[in-house]
Amino acid sequence: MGRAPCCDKANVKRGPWSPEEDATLKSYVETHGTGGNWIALPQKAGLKRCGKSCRLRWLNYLRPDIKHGGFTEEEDNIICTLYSQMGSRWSLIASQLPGRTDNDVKNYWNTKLKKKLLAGKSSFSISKSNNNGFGPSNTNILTQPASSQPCLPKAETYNLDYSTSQSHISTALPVLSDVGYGFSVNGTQNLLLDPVMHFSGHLSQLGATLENSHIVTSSQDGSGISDSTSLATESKSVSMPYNGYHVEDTGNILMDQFSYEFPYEFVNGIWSQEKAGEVVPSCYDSLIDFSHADIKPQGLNQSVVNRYGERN
DNA sequence: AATAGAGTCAACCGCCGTTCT
DNA sequence: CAGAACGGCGGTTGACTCTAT
Repeated sequence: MGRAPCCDKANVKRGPWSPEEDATLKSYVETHGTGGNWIALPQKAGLKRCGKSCRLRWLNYLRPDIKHGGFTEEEDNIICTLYSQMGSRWSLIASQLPGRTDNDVKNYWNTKLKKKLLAGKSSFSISKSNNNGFGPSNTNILTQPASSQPCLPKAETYNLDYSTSQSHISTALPVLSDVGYGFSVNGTQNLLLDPVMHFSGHLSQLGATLENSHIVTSSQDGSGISDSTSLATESKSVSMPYNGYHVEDTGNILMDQFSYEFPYEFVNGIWSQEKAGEVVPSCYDSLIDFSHADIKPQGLNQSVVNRYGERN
């Protein structure tokens, strides 16, 4: 049996909101709140609108903390980064952009950013920030090298044969850490990346260490690299999709001129969308192989984990 | 100046997960 | 426990604006 409609569509006004309606809704919500029931709100407020429509209008336009106006380059970068990791999880992406709504971000992506990327203007490199990469005080987590050229690297995972367990950890780990993704192997130990691990546009060195099932990244100067527990030393097979990687004799992974590029599937998905009219945001899968490690998003509430973390 | 096409974005639609009864 | 009600989400639409011809 189908669900009853949320409102009587014949008796509700549709289309653009008038200033009067905006004022009525704003005034009511500011005075009474939503009461936890959007469906009943329009009647109480004296609006001939569907509750869903009221909710949308409030969330996307009338809320006092909404940021109107163009997106900054910093916001561009965040959106691109998160899209490359999560696909079209607009609400999740928007949650990292104070004052922006999922609708805003979605529209902005569809109308501008995607085209910008396709035009080859968005070959991003990971840059250093002084916090977790988000929030009002953050600096760019990504920067655009002035001379960068579009590049479509094949997204690959490299296999960390750590002890007896096998975990597939993607090359996007650094960025995942910035949005609070952590990893656990065999459900026991966390492989949680340092949330303040940062990269500069032309990074001289990155070290990643494995200590007792923890990946500990060197944040600034690589001094945290441990000879005995370095990522590369522990790895039986490492394939590097990015230019600029070096594997030292000691096995430490070092990079210079590190340039973060979008995974193949990510860019390809956009191309496919352009060609076939459908989105193929499957890069999430390419970034982390959930089947080989117990990987759960961290820093996200459980409902988000339920909704997105186990989608496949 | 008129028109067509492209771009933008607010709003709607329908599905899904959660909560309530 | 089942079904209804609701909130939230991503995809899509269509009205409006801008730009090129």
